[in-house]
Amino acid sequence: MSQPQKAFEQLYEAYGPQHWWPGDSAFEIIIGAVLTQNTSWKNVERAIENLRASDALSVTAIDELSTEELSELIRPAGYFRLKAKRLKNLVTFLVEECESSVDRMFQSSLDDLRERLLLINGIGPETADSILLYAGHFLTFVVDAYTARLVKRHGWIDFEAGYYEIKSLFEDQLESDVQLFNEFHALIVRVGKEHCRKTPICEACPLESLLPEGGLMRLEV
DNA sequence: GACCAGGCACATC
DNA sequence: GATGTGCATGGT
Repeated sequence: MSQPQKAFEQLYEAYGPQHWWPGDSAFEIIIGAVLTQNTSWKNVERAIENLRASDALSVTAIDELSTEELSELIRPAGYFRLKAKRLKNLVTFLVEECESSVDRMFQSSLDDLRERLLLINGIGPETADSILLYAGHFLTFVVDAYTARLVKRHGWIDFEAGYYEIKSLFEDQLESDVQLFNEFHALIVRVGKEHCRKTPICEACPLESLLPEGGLMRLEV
């Protein structure tokens, strides 16, 4: 069995299902994917609650808000001027290319939609994959900072590896199952928060038995 | 008060 | 192509 598959089974055994992505609609998940860029989820929740309270969790509602109004609502999520522009860019894409419909957007193929999302200013690889996997239920693995730390520190991949090499490591070695990809990324974030921050805490980590001989590799991640 | 959080774009070399 | 920097709030 591959290391990633073993890791998944141990994490799932330890933590159980994570019920990701939190959110009441695909659009809310999409908004959250942008708001959580380099930001704790707790702050994102406050921003989303502001949007909900203003009845602004829809394509048309955000389209009709000014960037300044939007930025005030999402202020708790940090980088609020920047993220207001990014949300506007995304909503403009939905309006102009998807008939203002999230369902219509997800009627594209995975590869085609991924490319088009990456053309939007403010949507990078992780945000695109989060949208595709968690809102669109496409088979694509999400790589975040915790994922990179995990695979590099455990010696599963070279320290110089980039986003796509890490993504392929998982996609090539796991069963092709959207629900597996969904749970695995969420479980990596869970174990990352508890054990794999900038300074690792390997004691009592569910993945302790998968550590390389002699412990972790170097920590420059 | 420093450090960190479920990134990304852009400038500069 | 690689490396550095700005973006900002809220918790520890």
